[in-house]
Amino acid sequence: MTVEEIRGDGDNFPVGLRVLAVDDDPICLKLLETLLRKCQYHVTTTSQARMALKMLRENKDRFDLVISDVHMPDMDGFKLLEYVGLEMDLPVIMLSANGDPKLVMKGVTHGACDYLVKPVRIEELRNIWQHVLRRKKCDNKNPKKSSGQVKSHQANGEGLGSPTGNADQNGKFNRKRKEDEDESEDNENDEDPSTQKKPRVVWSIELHRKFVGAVNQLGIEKAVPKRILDLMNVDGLTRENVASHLQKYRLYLKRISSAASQQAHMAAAFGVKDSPFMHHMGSLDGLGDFRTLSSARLPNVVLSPYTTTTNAMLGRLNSPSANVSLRNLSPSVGPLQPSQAQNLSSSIASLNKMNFGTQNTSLFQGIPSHLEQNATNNNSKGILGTSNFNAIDELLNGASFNPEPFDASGAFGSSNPLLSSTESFHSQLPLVNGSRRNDASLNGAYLNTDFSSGVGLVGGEVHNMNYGNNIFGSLNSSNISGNGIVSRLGRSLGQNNAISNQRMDGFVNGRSSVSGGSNLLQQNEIEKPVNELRQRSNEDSFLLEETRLNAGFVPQSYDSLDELVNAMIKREQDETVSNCEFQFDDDYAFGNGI
DNA sequence: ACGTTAATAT
DNA sequence: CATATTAACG
Repeated sequence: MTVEEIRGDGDNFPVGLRVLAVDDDPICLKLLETLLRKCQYHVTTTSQARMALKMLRENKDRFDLVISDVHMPDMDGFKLLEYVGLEMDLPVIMLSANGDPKLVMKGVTHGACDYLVKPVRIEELRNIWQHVLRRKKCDNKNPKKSSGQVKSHQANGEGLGSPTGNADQNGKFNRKRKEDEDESEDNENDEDPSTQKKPRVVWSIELHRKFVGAVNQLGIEKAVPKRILDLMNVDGLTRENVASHLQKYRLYLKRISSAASQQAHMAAAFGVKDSPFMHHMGSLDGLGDFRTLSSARLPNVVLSPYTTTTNAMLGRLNSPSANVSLRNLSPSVGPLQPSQAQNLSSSIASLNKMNFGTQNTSLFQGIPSHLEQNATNNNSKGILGTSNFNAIDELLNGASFNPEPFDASGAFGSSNPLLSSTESFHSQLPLVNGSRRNDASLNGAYLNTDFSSGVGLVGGEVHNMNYGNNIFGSLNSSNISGNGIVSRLGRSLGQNNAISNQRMDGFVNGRSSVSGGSNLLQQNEIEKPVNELRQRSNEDSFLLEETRLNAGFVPQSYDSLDELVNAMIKREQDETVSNCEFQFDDDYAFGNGI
């Protein structure tokens, strides 16, 4: 029923998109409304976040997308974002005059599809519908069958279960025993007990989103399987399932954090101010979610918890294992900047890590609900099955940006097994590169089926998804405009300085674009790290996620480039990293409080 | 029972 | 090979 469906898709889809605009500042709201109207969207405005939430709760199908200011008196925009991510699956775009990367990170990690810096330009609004399409696609694919089950509770409705739709299900019936001979009976039977082997849980994007949302709410420190399970409220899902996913998620966060720190180093070295990387990530949608959606990368997944999660998490993660203490050297710097962002898709993402995105409904499926056992998802493929977190994130976010292009593996030293060593470096990269746009994104690798199709398409623009991991990939594509990520990125870079641009490019490509001219760094030096870094990208599927981290990174300052370079190079071995520190600041926002 | 972590299965 | 499940430990 949503508008778009009604009109069949093709058409002039974006026209009439139902947008709920929320901003406590009447002027900004009016401006926003005007711009949105110019885009031919159906706009509803409210100056209160609480009112917005109320409207959304009253009729979940009344809007296609929410665009909200971050700073509002009655309710923090991030909180609104989080609620929306958990209760309804609508894409949320954050809006703020403050382009602080930390905030951007937070938005993305919490599931925002996009983060726009205030004076908003109409060009940025013209493409917002892609987030709607993306999400929809995802869910659509799995129609959920509704058979009756009841599913879950309240708000959300989904339980794990539904599977994809596929057909499925029943297939089995038929078989009945034809002959019996076998005594074996094999089974089938079912019933009960025992034996039924439970279908494997597939962490669909949605599921991941929920997971991320729950983690964010709890705060990483308190995010333990049991609690997460309770918050997710998905039936059929067990504590063990959550524990397993949490395990993976934590690994993901670690990766991210390390990557972040690297970035930080780079940034510091270069003197970049905010890291360009961050700017805007894409989206996550959903909530975040760790959703990992994506592995594929959409970049942005981000962890929503972002701070919460992130920082805390990272801290936690690191510390234990690592003995490394991260301390910040440069205190002066105050805040660190987050660098990355991860997220791919969005939320559901922390999820959103993980676009999970795209949608497919099928995605969901996963769970075993008892009910259906579903048919196995297998077919459905939709799920993220294989995708990795990164993909999920990307999907979720949609655009996402993954920030971390690099992995810093070294950063945390040896202690951590994960990172240590080269492993990280080599990860695979999917790469995407070659292709142009969409494809890139989709590299099939992960998502095949449904995802790919779905996602990619959107308008053609979706490239974002690069699953590849990397941002790089996506960026390259340049055209990516769709999400804007790129474009934004570009913009931001511009502001900073030329240098940055070049640098970025370099990063982006992985290699050197820098060469062109830049002078600043020697390419060689740069490249090394870059290449190394870039490799891993794939990985993080979570990114998506939603949860992303924001770790901050920091700034540290190396006295000289050489130092930096050296450090990077060596980091593998030793501890190296002493400088970084994460900050936990933001957490409060989401905190538990909810 | 619960959370982690590591091993094992798919 | 990555993800999910199962076992094992504190």
